[in-house]
Amino acid sequence: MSNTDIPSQYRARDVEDRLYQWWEKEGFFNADRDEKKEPYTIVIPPPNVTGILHMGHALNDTYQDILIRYNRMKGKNALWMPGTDHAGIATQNVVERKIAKQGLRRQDLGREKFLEEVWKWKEEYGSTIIRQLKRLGASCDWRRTRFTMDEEYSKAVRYVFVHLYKKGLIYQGNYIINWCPRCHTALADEEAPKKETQGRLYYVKYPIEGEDDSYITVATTRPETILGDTAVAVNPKDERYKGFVGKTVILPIIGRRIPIIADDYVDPEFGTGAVKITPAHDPNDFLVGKRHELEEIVVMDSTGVMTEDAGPYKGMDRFECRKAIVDDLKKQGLLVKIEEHLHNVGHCYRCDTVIEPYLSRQWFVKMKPLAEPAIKAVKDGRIRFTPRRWTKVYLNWMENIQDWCISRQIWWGHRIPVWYCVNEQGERTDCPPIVEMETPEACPHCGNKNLVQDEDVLDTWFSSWLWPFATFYWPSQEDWVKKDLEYFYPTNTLVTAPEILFFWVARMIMAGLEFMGEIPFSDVYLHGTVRDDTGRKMSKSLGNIIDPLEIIEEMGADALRFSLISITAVGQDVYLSRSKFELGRNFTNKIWNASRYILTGLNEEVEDIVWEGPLLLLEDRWILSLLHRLVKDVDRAISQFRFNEAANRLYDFFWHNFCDWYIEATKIKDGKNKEVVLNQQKVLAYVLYNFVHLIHPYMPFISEEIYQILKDRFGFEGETIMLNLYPQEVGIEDISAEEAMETIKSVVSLIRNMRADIGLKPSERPEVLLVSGNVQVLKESVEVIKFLARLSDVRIEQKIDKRPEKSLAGVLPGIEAYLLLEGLVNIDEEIKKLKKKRQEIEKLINKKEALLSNENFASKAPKAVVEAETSKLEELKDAYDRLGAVIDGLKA
RNA sequence: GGGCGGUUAGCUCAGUUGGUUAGAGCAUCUGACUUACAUUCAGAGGGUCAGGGGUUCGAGUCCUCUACCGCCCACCA
Repeated sequence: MSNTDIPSQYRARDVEDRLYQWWEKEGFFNADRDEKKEPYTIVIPPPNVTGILHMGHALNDTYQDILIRYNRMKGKNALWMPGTDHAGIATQNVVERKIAKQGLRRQDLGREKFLEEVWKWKEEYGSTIIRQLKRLGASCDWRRTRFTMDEEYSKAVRYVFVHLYKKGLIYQGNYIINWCPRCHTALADEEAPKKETQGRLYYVKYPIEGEDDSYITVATTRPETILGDTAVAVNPKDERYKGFVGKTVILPIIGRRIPIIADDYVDPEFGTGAVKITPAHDPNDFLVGKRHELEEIVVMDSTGVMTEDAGPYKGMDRFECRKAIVDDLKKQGLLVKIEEHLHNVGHCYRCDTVIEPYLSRQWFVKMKPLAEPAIKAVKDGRIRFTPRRWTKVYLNWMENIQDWCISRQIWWGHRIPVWYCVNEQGERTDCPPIVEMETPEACPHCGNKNLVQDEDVLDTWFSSWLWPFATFYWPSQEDWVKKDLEYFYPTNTLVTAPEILFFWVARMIMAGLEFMGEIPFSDVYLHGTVRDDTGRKMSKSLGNIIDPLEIIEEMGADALRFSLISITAVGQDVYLSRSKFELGRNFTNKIWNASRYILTGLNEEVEDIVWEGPLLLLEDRWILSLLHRLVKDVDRAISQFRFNEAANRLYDFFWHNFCDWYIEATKIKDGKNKEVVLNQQKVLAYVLYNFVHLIHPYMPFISEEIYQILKDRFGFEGETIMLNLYPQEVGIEDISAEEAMETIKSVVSLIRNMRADIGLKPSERPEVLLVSGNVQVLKESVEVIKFLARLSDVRIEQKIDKRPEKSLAGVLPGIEAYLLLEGLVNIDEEIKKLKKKRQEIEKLINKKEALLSNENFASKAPKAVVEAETSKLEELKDAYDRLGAVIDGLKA
């Protein structure tokens, strides 16, 4: 490519599409076992097949892609395992909505036909998010893309179920679930959002058996559940009810005898301090019932209609029944009072019907035995959370873990691998359930071939928790599977949002330890939530979505990625607005233009980027020293997951050091021989070369594009930047050059400052006289000062007797600057300004002197700090004296 | 009720183990077509680091209390 072929405008969209297709085609993302290389593995948190890429994904996947690209360039065999999750309920709902448009319910189609519809939908739309991830630049090994309902993966799920069942860790039991009586389906907790609802609190008297006119009064929001009461509970510490515990009360209306029990669950402050216990219709009462071995009486069926056990109210709707009961209680004089009561009630997220806690038979996993090793793995540091604070959250949850209800009353998912032996009428026989990986031929207990499979499917997370190893075709015993697992497992880093710490992360740790005997990953990086600029979570229903693809379309994936990472502090939520992406867009533009300038300006004689040292100019040594430091800082920041810090270091280096000072300084023509010019061009290309490598994990596209141009020009061997080595030990550390350049920069700034003060136009080029005890540094860089401060000439003196007439003075520690002017300078104004400046310095001097004269400081502070403070004081004093002299000169 | 996070410039936020005169981006103001870039360049203004108390030679940073905002968990029948 010749120099003139570099377009003046960077077209992110075209460049990104072209490069991505090339990368993928060449297989640069692929990672196969390679014993010579150390593996680095990340499993992508599988996005839902229903998903479209939102900002949360963009953030999450950018972090992962940074880690993957960074480690790939560190010479590791970096594998990013992609895939999607079948997301049981969410996906089923999508398809149910779709067929609802044709007026169909899933029951109309039947299980098999409905599932065909879901698969059809999955084939058609399930890969949307994968395509979007590619737009973002995600460098996954797409050949390995897995789906949680792939045949092999499903085998792993069944294997795990059978394994846990045989180990005695899976059991069937009664459990209260969220049930929507209208949709006739179970709902997950997050699908039954609590809404503040105005209700009533009914105070009801329960007569005490064998004692006339003696009652205990309970308060309830749902009087209809009185029919299912099996106890009344009070707090054991409640003095008011001490004598009541152990007595029996007569349940109003139906007259059943139930005990009064004591349980800590009861809050003595609320209501009357006595609670009716309905184990079959309230999750808390259910737990109380378990503790006290109470009967569970179901008085309401799955449609919200009262059952046989509701006695006279049988057949009534639940709310009708509530009215009827309240009337009857009134009639019997048992209703004490009714209070208005605001409380939180679960509502169906689809039809807004009030959720009914419903007792039903479900499958469970016993969690305590699985949790123990998972607690240990975190406690002993084999797994580390970043930020650290999540460790406590994790341990707290794990130590109080409840058994996991894994059955779901939906169709889309892994069907529970349990079969029941049934007779000709379809009724269960006495044989125990048959738990097998594959459909059994006949009942192993009686030989009956009449078997039916459990209707329910498994919770989505029951497949997700196997992701770090099931994606490698575990538990297949094939040789390559075992070798792959041995090589890539455990994975290195898991990047995810804290929302799924319990759902997914904790369970993966348990599954990894249980089935692989090893942790599934060593680091967990938990990032914040993406919010809009008013702090609300981004969601479709709020209409506050910023679509990452729109940003990519407008500004490019690099701009999106860099902006996101740059503004997101470790583990903090990020508040987004469209304008925040301009940061990355502008930076992309800056990188492009600087590169274009460097590349188009290269002399034909420049054949490589290795300068012939020693470098003569201060600015050369300076920028190379900064580059050296940058590499160290970026490396450290990324390895500590401080992604924003690394991004900001890169930004600051490139823009405010390299472009603002170094590139500008290389434009100077005066006083440079050809050797110096050529060397500077090499330094420019060398810094650019290393910079694009450093930024590649953040901005994969523009860095590759520039690298390709550099490669064409210099003939580098690396085919693609993404497989080149990450810079290490580049540049040259030179502290004295850094210090000297700081002096030069502050001289230039001082002069620019003085110019702005008096409104000097950029086209005007005055002369400057610099006075300093140490003229060496200034003399070396006289051309830099002249050029960058836009001066006609710079004179440097060690000492002067009298300040130049018609001049404007400025002072830095160790240096006086006189801007020589023909025009008039307002002397009074000048004196005022300088005096003010001098006063500020005086304050600082006083502060420093007080500090240094404090004996405690001298004796207790580290030597280096004392020394630094002392020399700082010297500088301040020098500036103070010089200002004094300048002011005196003006007055004279 | 329990736990966690936040409170730093007009806005959005950085600030590693306590150590120069607390930084950036945006916004505002002034000036500039200086031949890579106006998605730019030069410059300016703007902060008692939420408040009280403590530890320390030294606190935005550590401890403690308070206030407000937000999140998570458990939720009062």
